[in-house]
Amino acid sequence: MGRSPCCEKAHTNKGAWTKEEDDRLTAYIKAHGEGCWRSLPKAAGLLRCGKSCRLRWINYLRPDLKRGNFSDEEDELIIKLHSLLGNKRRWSLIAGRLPGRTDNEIKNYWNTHIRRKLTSRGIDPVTHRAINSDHAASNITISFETAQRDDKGAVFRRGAEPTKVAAAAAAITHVDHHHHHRSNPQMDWGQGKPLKCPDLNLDLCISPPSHEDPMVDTKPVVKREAGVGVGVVGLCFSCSMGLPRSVECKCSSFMGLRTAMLDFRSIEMK
DNA sequence: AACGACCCCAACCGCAGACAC
DNA sequence: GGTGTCTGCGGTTGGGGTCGT
Repeated sequence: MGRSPCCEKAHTNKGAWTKEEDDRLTAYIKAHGEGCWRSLPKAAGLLRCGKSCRLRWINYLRPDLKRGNFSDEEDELIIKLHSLLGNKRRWSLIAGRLPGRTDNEIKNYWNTHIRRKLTSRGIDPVTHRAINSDHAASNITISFETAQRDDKGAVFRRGAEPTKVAAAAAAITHVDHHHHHRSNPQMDWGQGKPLKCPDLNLDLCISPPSHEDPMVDTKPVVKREAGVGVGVVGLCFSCSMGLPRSVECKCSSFMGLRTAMLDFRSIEMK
């Protein structure tokens, strides 16, 4: 399409940022907001391209960033989300679910830690299926059926009693309490921006098993209505990763297939 | 101490979608 | 609808740090 370069490369610095550059960028954004990245470097007196400034701010200088090691819960959440999301906006969507973490950080963490961790567990990090195991491939079943939201934003399944499902939905809050936009299905998690992904609108929830609840069946329903779908997939973590069933595993079975406990709702696809 | 191998992560690059005109 | 520009994303790279020999 013949795009012009994003900046005048001949007069820009590259490589590691200096403390002075960081200070200039931080001071400028604190005073003027993020605004137009293209014009920001010049306005801030930086010999950097706009993209570089944006990246430095988002991945390193932003005040709300959480530094330090990932917790086990964050690990597992990343793995689960990674297994559910396609390539498109994968890292940014995961980052939206992990307040204080950036897509770049999660991507790096995936490539350096989790990939190896899964491989050592005998799990293919790309397909999330057990390596050299023919049974695991059929274990993860993702199903779709329609969803509804009440006026407070709570998700419930069509045909299920809202209060019952609300109880099940309450279980997702170990993830949800971190972010602030549950009530608006159009908001991008954790970033307060409209979610514009054209072919996938995820409001994704993780829940512990709700086997006690007869209203929340975990049978693999292969039904999808136009526009909106809810996947209620009920695998425990071990099962969802294709690992052998543990003693504690209470995943239900249907026609020999285990169903997943990952409970993702309001997935819209084109 | 010196060297190479490996690891980690900040930063870059190119692409695609969104948007303005 | 077409075109150009900007932004945001995923994939990749490269340099510094760490570890093992």
